[in-house]
Amino acid sequence: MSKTPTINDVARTAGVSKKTVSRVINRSPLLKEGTREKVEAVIAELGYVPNPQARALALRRNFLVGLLYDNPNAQTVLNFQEGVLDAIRDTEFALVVRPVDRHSPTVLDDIRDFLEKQRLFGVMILPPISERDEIAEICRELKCEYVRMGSAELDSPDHMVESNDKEAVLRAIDHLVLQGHRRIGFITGPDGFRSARERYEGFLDAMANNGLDCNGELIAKGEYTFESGKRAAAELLRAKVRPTAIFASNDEMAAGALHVAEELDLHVPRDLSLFGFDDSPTAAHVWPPLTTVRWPIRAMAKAAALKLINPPGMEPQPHRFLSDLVLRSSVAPPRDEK
Amino acid sequence: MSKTPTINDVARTAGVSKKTVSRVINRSPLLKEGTREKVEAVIAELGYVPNPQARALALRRNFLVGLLYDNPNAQTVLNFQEGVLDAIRDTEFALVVRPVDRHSPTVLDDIRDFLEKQRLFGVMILPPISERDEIAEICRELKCEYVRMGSAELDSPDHMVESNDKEAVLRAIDHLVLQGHRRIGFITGPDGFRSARERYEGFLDAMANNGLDCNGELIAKGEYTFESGKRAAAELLRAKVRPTAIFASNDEMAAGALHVAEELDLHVPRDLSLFGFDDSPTAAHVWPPLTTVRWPIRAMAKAAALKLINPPGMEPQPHRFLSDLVLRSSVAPPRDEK
DNA sequence: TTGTACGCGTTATCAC
DNA sequence: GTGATAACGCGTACAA
Repeated sequence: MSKTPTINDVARTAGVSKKTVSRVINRSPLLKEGTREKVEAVIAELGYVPNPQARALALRRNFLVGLLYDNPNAQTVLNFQEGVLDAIRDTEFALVVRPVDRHSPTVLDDIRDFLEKQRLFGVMILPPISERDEIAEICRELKCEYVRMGSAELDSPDHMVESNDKEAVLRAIDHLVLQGHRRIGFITGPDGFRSARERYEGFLDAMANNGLDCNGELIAKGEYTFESGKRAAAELLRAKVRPTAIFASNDEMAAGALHVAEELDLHVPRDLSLFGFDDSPTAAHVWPPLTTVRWPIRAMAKAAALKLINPPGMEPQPHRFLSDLVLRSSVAPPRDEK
Repeated sequence: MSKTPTINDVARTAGVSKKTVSRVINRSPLLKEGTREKVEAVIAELGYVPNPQARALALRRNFLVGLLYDNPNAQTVLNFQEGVLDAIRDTEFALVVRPVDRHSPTVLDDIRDFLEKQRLFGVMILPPISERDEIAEICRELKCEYVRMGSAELDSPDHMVESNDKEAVLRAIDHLVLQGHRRIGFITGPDGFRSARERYEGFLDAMANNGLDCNGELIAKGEYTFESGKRAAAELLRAKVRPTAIFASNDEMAAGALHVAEELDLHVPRDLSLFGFDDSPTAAHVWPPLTTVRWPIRAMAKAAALKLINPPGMEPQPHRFLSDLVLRSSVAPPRDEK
């Protein structure tokens, strides 16, 4: 007989009732030790594994957590997945993923559909799509737990894991200033991205704090893409008096800037220092490797997942995370400061 | 009343039986048009969505497909996920992911546990972990459908989507030869990776076909990592008479080779041509951008998923895929050939 | 401490 | 064509 055994089979061969088996599985404290051992022996012998679908039905909740993302950075997403796995390992939860298209006019409907059809226990939402409040609204409507990840406080702490991008950029710019840079260029991210805004504000604050000028000539618009980084860098480097350092709002754009420097025969970091954001694999693989900012993604992911499934006896998870500066060789003191 | 409606609610308010509603949902052909319309109206009105857990229980099968991976290349994994989504979009299937650790002594048990606990309908397995036959064995045991992705024929066609890495490398080396290269170095992948072996064999065959010498001095061992690429390239470039081109078994290693060239003051591609494999984001972002080989991953993923869920009326999916050569500027004719 | 009876939301069987 | 009724595998009241 090759059919997979059910709780009934276990109960029958152990000579107890279903309910008793159920109690063993769910570690009910009120059970005679002898019974428990006997049942456990039978479970092992039969190779019984509870059916999660049946459990889900009876409990009127399931054990799937979702990951909603629309993120250009593959490494970020995968690291997040790993972090979630850290949290749900040895639980009955599984992770279902759902990439969405930010630019589709039907994203919201797609998401609603997904959540409704799958009846997920909860979802984690990655930036930039996490910035849309309508999604949180949908979750609430559908009674689906949610945790958003973002660069700023978008929601109440129990629904957020946040990095503090503004603070990170502040520290990054301070680092450049400490190295002696005074003319620091900035490549923004796209409009409508909260992370882009936070990073930009961090830049403005840092420049102001340090008493440095930052006129329009030092700021160029980017779109978080490699190509836009090239365009923006070319624009910044066209100035009569060039910046000695450029902070790009992500690594892709910093890599683009690197290409432009190469084309202009500017040596990085001797003639131009470059600072990125994200610590993507690209950052480590370009030449010279990029100094950049790293989110503690895996830790954030784990916290997000724990917040979601909230296992008993678990202290509340932090919702705020600080980024690290990853110092590599694309930043050095400026050659000659007038 | 905010409870989500069930099939019973629909049946009651539509004045029909549960079974009829079920028939409407499952598009049974034997239904009077009037009844169908009436029921559909009620479904829309109530906003009824079938409960997948209950369905899964009744049908004794669920609608989850898994993705098992242990892949160093994030972009590959994510592209695969997207491809799978292309296939399951508008079906009731969802994708659950499961990164595993190839080096853990308990991988196989972990995988078995995962499949057993979640009762997946099927799984797709990415290389390199897909190369382990024991996993296929476990799937068969647990009656879990599976499709493996790999660089060679590891299983029967209905359980495989394959790239032909040997063929791809053959074409890549031919391309180098056509450009005039004669001394071509090769950086291998790690032992035990089927992809590494295929690529290596492709190299040997290509060199033989072209009547070129390929002694040990032209071959260096790598581990698919950036650092190992640096080591291997340094070794190759230490030769009295240097290769004019190096084929690295993946992009990470090619990027490492690029760093070494930079350190040795060798200009790429003038003094040294570099060929990678994978078309990872890194390949496009380093300077100069890398000529490389690209798997049609997304198409492969879609085929894999369709093979798995095998929707009715779907012609059989191809199991064999050809890779493309992505020509960028890291390859050029050698400067001077003696 | 353990068992009985029933419900969870769906599909399948087999009558009508 | 349609509808009772019984599964599917597990959890919970409530009783014993």
